[in-house]
Amino acid sequence: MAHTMNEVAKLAKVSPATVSRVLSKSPYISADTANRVMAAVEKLNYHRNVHARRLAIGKSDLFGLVISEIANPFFAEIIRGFQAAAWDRGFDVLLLNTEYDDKRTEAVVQKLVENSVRGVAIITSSLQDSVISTLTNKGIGVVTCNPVPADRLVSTVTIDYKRGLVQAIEHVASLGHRRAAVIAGPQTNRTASTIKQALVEGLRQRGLDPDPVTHSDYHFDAGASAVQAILSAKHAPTVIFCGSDLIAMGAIIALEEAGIDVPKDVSILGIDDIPFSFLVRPALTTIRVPREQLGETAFAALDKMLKLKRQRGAEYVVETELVVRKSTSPERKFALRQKATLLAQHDVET
Amino acid sequence: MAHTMNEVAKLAKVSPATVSRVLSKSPYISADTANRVMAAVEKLNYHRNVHARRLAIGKSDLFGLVISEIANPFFAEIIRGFQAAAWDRGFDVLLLNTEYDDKRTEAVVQKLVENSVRGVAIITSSLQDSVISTLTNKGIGVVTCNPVPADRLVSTVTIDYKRGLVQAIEHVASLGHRRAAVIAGPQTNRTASTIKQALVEGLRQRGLDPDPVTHSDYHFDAGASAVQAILSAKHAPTVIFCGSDLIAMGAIIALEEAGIDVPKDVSILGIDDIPFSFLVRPALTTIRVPREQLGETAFAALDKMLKLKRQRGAEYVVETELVVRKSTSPERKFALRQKATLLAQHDVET
DNA sequence: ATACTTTATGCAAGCCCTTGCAGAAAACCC
DNA sequence: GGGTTTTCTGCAAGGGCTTGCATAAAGTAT
Repeated sequence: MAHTMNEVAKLAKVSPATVSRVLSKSPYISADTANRVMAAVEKLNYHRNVHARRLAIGKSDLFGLVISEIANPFFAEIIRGFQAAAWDRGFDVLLLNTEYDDKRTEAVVQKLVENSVRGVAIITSSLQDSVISTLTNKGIGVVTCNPVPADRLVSTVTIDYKRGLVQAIEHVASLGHRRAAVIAGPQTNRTASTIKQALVEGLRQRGLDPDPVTHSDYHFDAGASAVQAILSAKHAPTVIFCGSDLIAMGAIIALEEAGIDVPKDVSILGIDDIPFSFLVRPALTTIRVPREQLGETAFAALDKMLKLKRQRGAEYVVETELVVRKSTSPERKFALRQKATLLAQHDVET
Repeated sequence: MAHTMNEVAKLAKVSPATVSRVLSKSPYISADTANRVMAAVEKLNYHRNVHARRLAIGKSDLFGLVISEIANPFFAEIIRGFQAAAWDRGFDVLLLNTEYDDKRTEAVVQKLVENSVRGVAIITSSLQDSVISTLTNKGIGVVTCNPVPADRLVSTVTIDYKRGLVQAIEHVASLGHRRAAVIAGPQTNRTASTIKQALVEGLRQRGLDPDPVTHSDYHFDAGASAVQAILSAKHAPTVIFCGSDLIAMGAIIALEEAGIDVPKDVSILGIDDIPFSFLVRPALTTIRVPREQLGETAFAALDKMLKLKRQRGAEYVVETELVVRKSTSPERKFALRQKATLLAQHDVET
């Protein structure tokens, strides 16, 4: 099989202990021995056996990254940021996804513990808070997006939607819009309701009382059906804030199918800035969530926390910002419904 | 720390060896002891230390999955399929991405070896074939998408584009199209040129001589710029085959910006069926590549191969199929350029 | 020159589990 | 009942690395 430390030791005429020390850059090794050892390592193309190493150390150089679904494009860049950061510091990443399944979630935690990962980033709100203590009890650092207080071995990285939201509201207001509607994410989702609340409040403060405020799940069709509700509202809105880009896309399509032009008749805003948001037509005006940065920050948070003597966690925040594209435009004087009617007539004539 | 096998052994009044056997379901253990052991395990909430286990066994229960970029939605579902399959059989996945970087690629191989993964799926054509032997020499199974012959420890899972391509050509022909163009993927990419070749040939056989045949990279803007070339061709095509959905989306947008309607004036077809292909308007007619299945198959191939005494690899194929949506429609009588001209006039009038 | 640090290396005891070998007990055969 | 085979369990030797302790050599202060 592969070479062992003993072989290297023999070749370099030192004890295995010394080889270990050289490789771990421990202090008190003479330049001479270090060179001999490195030469031997070089020559044999030796690499330490990670398993033995982990066993001896009692830790692995693995970090866990827990997400709910890989296929969701929202997570892809988070993974990338996290992984890149981990690699840079010589760590590997064990990617685990819960797929919203409880059994699986349990297994995930199990895996994390078994592999004695040093730290875990939990980027899904579908995990119980209890999981956190299960992990910290084993000395595993945790960073989560959930709004829990920082603690020993617990840090948080939260997304500050406020800033982007404020920008978005300003933007809309400056375009002259007076009637807004909201299609928020699922009511059961923490993040979604936080956003909804901030949004509704912000709009109100700016004198734009949102109505109606509906919900939908995070998927595409849901956005479409929510539009129905809006279309049949008494005061047709001239701008619709959507809880995610996916919802926004669904909404745009539903509106167009109803013969309503975006953004001429109604403006639409999304949240996330997923890679496809500039690919749909009209390109989506949306609030960018810096996902890659979120991943990086999550790792950095873990890394830093674990280096601290007291391993006290901290709270990090990543900022959002408005990205203006083509799905928003100045308010139209025609009310939505009138326009719809006109359009219908026009179609008949054509 | 966590409990050890010894503690379990003591509690169950057996030797650690027996505990190990029970846990590994080796034969020849009496039901009675097995029960006692399991009870003890249960009681202590004991779990074997993977590191020790791996050291003793000399293998890990890890499989590697090497891709080029995580952020590419094309890979997301492959990962998912692979991971799900691995989990089902009790294995973990080490996800590694090369990001097309040579240094990193080297490091990736290193990691794979160090972690003594049992097998690796290499889902990127940017890896040298030499990597394969490096891995197999260490007894690591490899499954790749590259068209290499199956061998000891080497299996392949290739995508059969032919079938989908034939269906697509049939579809287009039956819609009455007579002039086709092709925007293939990057010339340097193996897969892309295979597809291009099959496509061009297939079209010719069906009497549809494609012209022009251009290239572009896999990204969105490239699709757009390739459209320019096509618009200025002498015989304007009535249908454009694109080497990927992303290219197709770029093309659609570029065409629309040029005032050309898809699919009324020109039909467009993509390849991949990425999750967003039904989200753009018009929803994309495309050739579906069963990515999740690809991931699953890749794992299954590895698993099976490694169980064989001779560990001889096999060659697997996943099929593609046409998905008809809205970006294709019957040929229009107007030639593309005439239409463009007409449109321009019309715009002026409006 | 003596006593005390500081630097540099080796010894050997783990880390926790697996598994070949061997012995004991039980089951079977004639 | 003696001899075989089959079933069950334990002993102990690894697997490759880390690290506390001990020792030796070199340097520094007195």
